[in-house]
Amino acid sequence: MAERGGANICPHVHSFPPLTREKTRLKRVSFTTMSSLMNELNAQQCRPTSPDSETPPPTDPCTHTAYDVPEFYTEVSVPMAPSTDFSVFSIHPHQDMSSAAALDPFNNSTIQSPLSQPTYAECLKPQLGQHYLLTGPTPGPSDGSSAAAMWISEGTYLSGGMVDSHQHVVVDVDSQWIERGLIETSSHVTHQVLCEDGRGSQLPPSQTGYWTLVPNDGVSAGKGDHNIFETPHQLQLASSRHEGRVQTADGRSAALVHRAVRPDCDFRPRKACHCTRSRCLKLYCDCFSSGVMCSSCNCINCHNNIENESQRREAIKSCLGRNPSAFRSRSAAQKFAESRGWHGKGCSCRHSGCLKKYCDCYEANIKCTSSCRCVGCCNYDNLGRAAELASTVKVETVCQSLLAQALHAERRSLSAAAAERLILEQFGHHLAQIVKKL
DNA sequence: GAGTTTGAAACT
DNA sequence: CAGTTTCAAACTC
Repeated sequence: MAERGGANICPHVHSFPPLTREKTRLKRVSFTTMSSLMNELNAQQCRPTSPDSETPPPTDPCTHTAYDVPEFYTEVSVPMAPSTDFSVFSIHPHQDMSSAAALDPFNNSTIQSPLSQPTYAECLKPQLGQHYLLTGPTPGPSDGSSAAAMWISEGTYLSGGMVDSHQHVVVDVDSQWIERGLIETSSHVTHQVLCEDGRGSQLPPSQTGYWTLVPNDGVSAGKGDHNIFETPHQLQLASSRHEGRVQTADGRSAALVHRAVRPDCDFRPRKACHCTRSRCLKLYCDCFSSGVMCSSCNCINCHNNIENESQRREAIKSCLGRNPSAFRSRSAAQKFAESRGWHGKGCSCRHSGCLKKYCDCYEANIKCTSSCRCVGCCNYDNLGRAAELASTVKVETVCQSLLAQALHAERRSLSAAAAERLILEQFGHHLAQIVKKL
């Protein structure tokens, strides 16, 4: 392994197993507190995972305060199919949540396939050269100790990472992965990903580890304005060949990454909208809220298109002003949140029992949680099943049975209390049958 | 296909 | 923050 790290980085931060194209399952760990999460993360960061790692053990491997780099942990799930999605979760223990670079920790971000239409988030931060933020700048959990972000490059999948306190994008870059990515995505990209050092020499294949992607535009870097959007059309015009410097955390090496954008495809399955009054510039519009322009929709007076870029941009800014996570996938967010014991936004259903598609949770195939404010919810484990079973039981049969008990009590001239008990016992019997089927 | 219901978004 | 209105999708007939 090539020399890297330097004095300002924990060498073990680099010692994750190489990213492969084999499907790996996301490691999901339940943490009761964020502190335990951080402890665990730190322990994992400092735990060499590769027996043949050439990285020497640090003097104090778990004292990250000794290194002037953000602590960083990433979970990666890479599907085997080259053009499908993969997800990266990142936890940043010391993210400054007060900065504009605070990113969405709940987002189970997905890097779309090369055939996907860039979403708003992908079009964020165009001044970062080839790297597009996939997630919105959303405040993190209450303790403000973590944040995550996804970045897309080459219209494919270069890396996942996050913004550090210096507005640099910290990503894990595995050259072997990149090489494989190049091979497998070469039909989708028009420019190759090149990894070079600062003098133009190509980095050796063994140069794996974590890198800091430095914004190509040094002026705009660090301003933290994530509410800048570009349309796919703009990207297509402006980015046929953009460059961004990639340097290692020690700042001694750099890589040039060129990208290509494929703006005219839409990967995510989405129904055509039928908006009539919102101009498709409000979150009522499914296309708009999904982060894509209308295409082949049945909307009237649509402004969610290239021809109305300025208005569209203003609308996006307005939505993000009201809610920084407005364009976040709720289902993905909640799944990720639940995987870590957090809770998402939740629904507020009152009349649907959370068993119809009016309910966000139900539509996303998610069980309601304590974070929901729904009334009469049937969309949670067991009860929903019970309701389903109960609906299949012939209510009439049960009523007849109870009535028979009442008549029986009357014939025997039982007291009211005894009759009531008889009926209740029969009712309990039916309930027991339902419970037994659960 | 028209009308109604529903819950989120937007507004006050 | 709460109440109301607007909106578009889901649903019913």
